[in-house]
Amino acid sequence: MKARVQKATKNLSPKQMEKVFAKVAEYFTVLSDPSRLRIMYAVCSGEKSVSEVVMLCGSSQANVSRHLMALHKSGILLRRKEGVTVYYSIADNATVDMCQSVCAKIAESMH
Amino acid sequence: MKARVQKATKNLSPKQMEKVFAKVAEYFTVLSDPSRLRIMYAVCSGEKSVSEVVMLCGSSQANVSRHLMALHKSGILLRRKEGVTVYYSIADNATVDMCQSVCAKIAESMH
DNA sequence: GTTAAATATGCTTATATACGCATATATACA
DNA sequence: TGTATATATGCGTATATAAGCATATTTAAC
Repeated sequence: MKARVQKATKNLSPKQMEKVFAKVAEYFTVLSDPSRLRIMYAVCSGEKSVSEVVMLCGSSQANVSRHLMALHKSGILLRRKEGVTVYYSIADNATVDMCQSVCAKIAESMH
Repeated sequence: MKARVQKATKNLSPKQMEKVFAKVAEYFTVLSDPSRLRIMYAVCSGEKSVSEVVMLCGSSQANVSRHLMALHKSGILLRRKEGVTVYYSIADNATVDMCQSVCAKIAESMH
């Protein structure tokens, strides 16, 4: 597992590394907002419609819609339309696991 | 391990969760910049002085100093002063492992 | 076709922050 | 004390983006 991680970036040129860093930075940017983390927390317990997330998170419909879209465009959430309702769900368990680990570490450090 | 992660956030009040989300967002914010990721990549192979990182990364001394300081203040890097030289090193292997996993995933998806 | 409900988006404002530039601070050494 | 080296920081500018508000778009039901 760790070897596989090393391998993936080991033989990249500096230019390719720059692209990777740019992409990774974008990825972390998506996760660097409390509202989006709250939304992730709502969705990670199961597929939710936009309005369900609005009710669970308490921000405006416009905001939630935009954040869900951002999470979808970055590949973190799946998007499924059924009639007039749009459902979002976790596309990538690795991201959820990562967020939970970070949350746990920080929650522990707050005691 | 997973159970421990669940446990850490399971019984938090909404208010406490908000604090956790805010902290986690800050943490990801630190990692959401290509320059800082480049710096992390330089430092993760071993302790480096500011000027060494400047040479390795090619940005200005002022910028590197500021980014290193930001990484230190967030707890990701250690800081050690020896005479007029300041050395930074990894404080938190979990963060490096996480960054490497994300880098690997993204590098693979770029093929 | 009209209306209503769910979602998305254009626009503005406020805030954060990355960078460049100059300069301040700290330490070692002559 | 004066000088050189390493690092940090104040300041201005440019850019990104979160949120509020209004409105557009999409779909279903009448």
